[in-house]
Amino acid sequence: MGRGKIVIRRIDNSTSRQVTFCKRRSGLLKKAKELAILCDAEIALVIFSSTGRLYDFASSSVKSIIDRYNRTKEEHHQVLNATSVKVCSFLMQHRLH
Amino acid sequence: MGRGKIVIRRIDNSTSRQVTFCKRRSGLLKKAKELAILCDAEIALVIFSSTGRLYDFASSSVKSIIDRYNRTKEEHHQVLNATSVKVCSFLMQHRLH
DNA sequence: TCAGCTATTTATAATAT
DNA sequence: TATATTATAAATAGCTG
Repeated sequence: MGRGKIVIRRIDNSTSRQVTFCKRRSGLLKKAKELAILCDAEIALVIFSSTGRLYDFASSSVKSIIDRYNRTKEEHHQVLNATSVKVCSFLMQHRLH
Repeated sequence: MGRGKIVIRRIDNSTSRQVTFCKRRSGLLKKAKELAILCDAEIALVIFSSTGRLYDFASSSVKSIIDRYNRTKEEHHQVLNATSVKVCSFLMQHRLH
């Protein structure tokens, strides 16, 4: 979306990298907000610039979304583990008989 | 960006909310990736759909970015606290004299 | 550097299949 | 209900003062 097409690779020139960062960061934050509102989604977005500055957005709070993220990931692990156990016992039974 | 202009408010119709969620989610994830690459930024994006499904992107890993986020926030608190202490002592001195 | 401008590209809302 | 199309809105790359 601009005067020219660009390829997605690190921008070498540090000035234009900074300008692009500023423009696209605000675009990304805006779109995150819009998605959260339009679709009733819970969204957390954390951005560190290459100079270490922090920018963030969260539809509720970053902390609560991170907590939910961790809980969800744990559940996934449990599901995966439960499946693994089943697969393992299946394999073992068929080896042993 | 579409056949018509829309206002940013929760989409009532659940079917079109789902369709919009799907389209905009993929757009948001794409733009997060682009920003990370173009500008050498560290980005974490966590999205929970209204039905509780999790989608995420992280330029490195969500966990490491969350850790960095927490560390950065702690530093901010320390800075704020240090400032508060100074302001308080200034105010107290000027009250006491 | 640094904030506008606009020609283009890109994203997507509505529609069609 | 899911996928593809297309007209249009929105984002933004490079420019300009």
